Amino acid sequence: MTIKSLFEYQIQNLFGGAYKYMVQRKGSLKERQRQEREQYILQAAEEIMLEKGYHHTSMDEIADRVGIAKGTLYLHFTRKEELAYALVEPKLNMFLESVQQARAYNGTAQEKLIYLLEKEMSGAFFQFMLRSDPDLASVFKAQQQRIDGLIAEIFGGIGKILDEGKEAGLFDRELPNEMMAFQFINMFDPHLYLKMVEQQQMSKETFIRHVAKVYLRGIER
Amino acid sequence: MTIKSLFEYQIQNLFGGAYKYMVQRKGSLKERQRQEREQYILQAAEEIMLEKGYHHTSMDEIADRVGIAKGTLYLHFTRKEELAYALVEPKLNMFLESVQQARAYNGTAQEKLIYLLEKEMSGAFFQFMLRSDPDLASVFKAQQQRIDGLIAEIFGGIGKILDEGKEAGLFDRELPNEMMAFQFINMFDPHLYLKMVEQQQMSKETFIRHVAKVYLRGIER
Amino acid sequence: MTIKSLFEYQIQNLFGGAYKYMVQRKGSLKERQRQEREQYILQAAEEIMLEKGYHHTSMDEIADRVGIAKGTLYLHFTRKEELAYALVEPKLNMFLESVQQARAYNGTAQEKLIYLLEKEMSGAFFQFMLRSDPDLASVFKAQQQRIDGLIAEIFGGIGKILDEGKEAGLFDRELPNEMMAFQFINMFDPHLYLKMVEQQQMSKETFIRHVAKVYLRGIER
Amino acid sequence: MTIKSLFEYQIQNLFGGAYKYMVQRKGSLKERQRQEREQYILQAAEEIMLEKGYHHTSMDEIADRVGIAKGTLYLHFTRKEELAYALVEPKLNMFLESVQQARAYNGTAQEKLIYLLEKEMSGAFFQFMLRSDPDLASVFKAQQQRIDGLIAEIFGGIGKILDEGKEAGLFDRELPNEMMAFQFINMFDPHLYLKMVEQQQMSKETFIRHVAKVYLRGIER
DNA sequence: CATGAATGAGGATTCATTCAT
DNA sequence: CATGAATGAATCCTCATTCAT
Repeated sequence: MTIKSLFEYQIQNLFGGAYKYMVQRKGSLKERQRQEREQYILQAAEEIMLEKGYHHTSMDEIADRVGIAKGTLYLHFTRKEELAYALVEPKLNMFLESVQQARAYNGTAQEKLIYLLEKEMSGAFFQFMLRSDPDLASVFKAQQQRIDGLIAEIFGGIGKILDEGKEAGLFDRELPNEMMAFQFINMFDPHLYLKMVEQQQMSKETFIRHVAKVYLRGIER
Repeated sequence: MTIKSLFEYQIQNLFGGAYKYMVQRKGSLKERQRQEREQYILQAAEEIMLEKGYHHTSMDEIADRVGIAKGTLYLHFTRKEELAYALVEPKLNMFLESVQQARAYNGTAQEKLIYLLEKEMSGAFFQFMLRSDPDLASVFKAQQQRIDGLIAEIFGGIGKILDEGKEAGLFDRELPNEMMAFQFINMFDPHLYLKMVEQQQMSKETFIRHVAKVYLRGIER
Repeated sequence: MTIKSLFEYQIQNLFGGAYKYMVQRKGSLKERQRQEREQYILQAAEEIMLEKGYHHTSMDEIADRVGIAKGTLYLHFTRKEELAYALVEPKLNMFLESVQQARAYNGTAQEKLIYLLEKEMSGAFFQFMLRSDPDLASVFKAQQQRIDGLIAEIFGGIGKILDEGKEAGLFDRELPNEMMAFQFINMFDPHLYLKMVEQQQMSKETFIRHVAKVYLRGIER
Repeated sequence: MTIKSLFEYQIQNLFGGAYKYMVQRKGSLKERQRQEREQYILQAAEEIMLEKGYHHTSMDEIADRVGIAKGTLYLHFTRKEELAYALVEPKLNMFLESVQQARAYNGTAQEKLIYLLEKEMSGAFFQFMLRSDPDLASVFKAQQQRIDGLIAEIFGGIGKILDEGKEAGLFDRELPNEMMAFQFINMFDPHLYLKMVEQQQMSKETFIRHVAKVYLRGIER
């Protein structure tokens, strides 16, 4: 086995709920209802897959939960695999967008990373990254390349910020960007978040502050 | 939906090959052969599941690889799920053992953590954690509790070391143990390891040194 | 099991394109357009079924090719099966017509058969019989009787010509009409035609001459 | 669409019951029972496919008729398509064998053809060719080549006999072998046989005599 | 009438598990 | 005990047909 993606673990965690941002192709009622139903399908699929895992989630059950016929699912997603992909992809895109905003943020490299942490830890990406289905990672075939591309872009963006910090003498030059970026991403660990914020009643702000502190201290020159 | 385990990610990574340490219940030839066969089964299952994922690994293929009849598998493991569990559990136990050795190690809290990093990054736990099957995590049901118990013990052990460090004024008292332990465990990220050591030709020692530096700096007072 | 039709093979081969001969029931524009659309549907259905076979031809694809909605198909044909029947029936009718013309042809029984061979081997019937969908034969249920009726008429007509020839002392009296008629029909074997004329570059005229020679010699007194 | 095989029509007709000739790999009871069951499966498949056509025959129904579980079918035939192929192939092989015996038969070319007619019209090939499923022809993919190969051999064998007859001055030299062979094969038309022998109470011998007469007269010099 | 979205029955195939030998 | 043949539940996907708009 080869690790399909440097970032496999996170990929698994990325699906979830920011469907509202999808563009409607037509303003017609029909089209709006179609879009709405697609959201319900995605929600149902997400819920069930998170509970049971991809392989134990049947198209039947998804359709049942949404209250539509099985065949209707296939009007929206040609394959079960496509449905799963539609769950994952927008989350990655949103994260990439945040990375780009962080790069454009007016401040030091450290501030940029904190900005990114804050933005994504509060955003849809992270909220839904919280509950992931590890099963999913073994599913994508045709889409793996597209996913890998997105991940590479995300890593690249973070790398640029790290370079900036190294040039400014803020970050330890000995550490390879790749490792630093990887560990940064690991800060978004949803299980840790769950444990601390939801179960231990730590505030989200405190959580982010702690995470930022550990990470930034860890990499500083 | 409930998160099956705080530690889901690691669970996935824990299975792998140190079956030889299992205790033989009887010295009889029959029993010894039985034990031996069980190891072969576990090895075969591990190999195939790592290559194809849990759900795409069939009992047929495992039996074939071992060279026994499919029915014989069921003399060892009542269910496919049990077989998977038998893959994961010893790895967790070994890790727990290492944690206990680290605690007993003669040195500062920091040295203990470095000891643990070095031990496990070179040990069977980590070696096999490297190539994990994300599929697995969605499988356990009956066994989840037992796994959670082991994980709690591991966390507890690391927490004791962290407490020691805090009392000695080495570690940041503001950070909760749980978070610190979690992030320590995240240092074992197999994807990062693969990326850096296997693909980028970084030596294992350098990798561990970097990881330790970032982590220990991050949590120091 | 019952053989659906004595003449199953030929049935399969009979559909094809002479829809233009269908009578329009009304002269109204609407009705004319309706008729026209029906022809397009039949053409499209024929094309696709010949390419893919009945069972692999979907109503969707037919509608798409015509450029109408799937539902509209059902305004013309209540079932897929009916559509297929509408493909086959006119070919049989045309053949029957040719048989009747052959009977009325001014000449010996032999000349009548040659007339029929020439007419149909050049006609729409045969042209489209050339490329048939064997799938079709397993489809008809309700319509089987109607088809059987047409076939019986065709056989009857050929039988009359054969009787004529026997009475004139031209044909072997020992051979039953049914067998002779059957073998005559077999002369229209589209696979043989394809093989000889299209693949081996034999001229259509030579082909007909050979076929007529073998058949007429075979049955002569 | 291109005609997949010169001989497509006949292919469809060739499946049926001479399974008893299959070689048993082991003499064990188990293996014998396995073979026996395979025959039952083939019989059931044949019966149902002849009644309903390939596409309307479900694996469920075949299993039901045999009285085994659906999964058991797949121990014998990996795909529905394979099952169909297993129905067709032995018939072609037997026919080919008969052709070779006819070539070796001690007599004139005409007598050889008569020998072949008699042998096959009484043999399993023809008996089961009687009831064919035209649906089948649209099914084979992987196997089409093998089938085409067999057919080419059959045609080649018949062609040799025809050459012999031409050289001996018995057959019309103007007629191409291919056409003659094709028309000879058409003499085996199962629908004609059914009509004459089963429905019209003609004896098999008379039927063969008539067929031979028409064909041999037709092609004679 | 025309549309095409929605339906859901139907069917092939897989594979964990059982059990007679 | 060991076997591996037999099972049948489970599941994805297709597509003819219906019907609200």
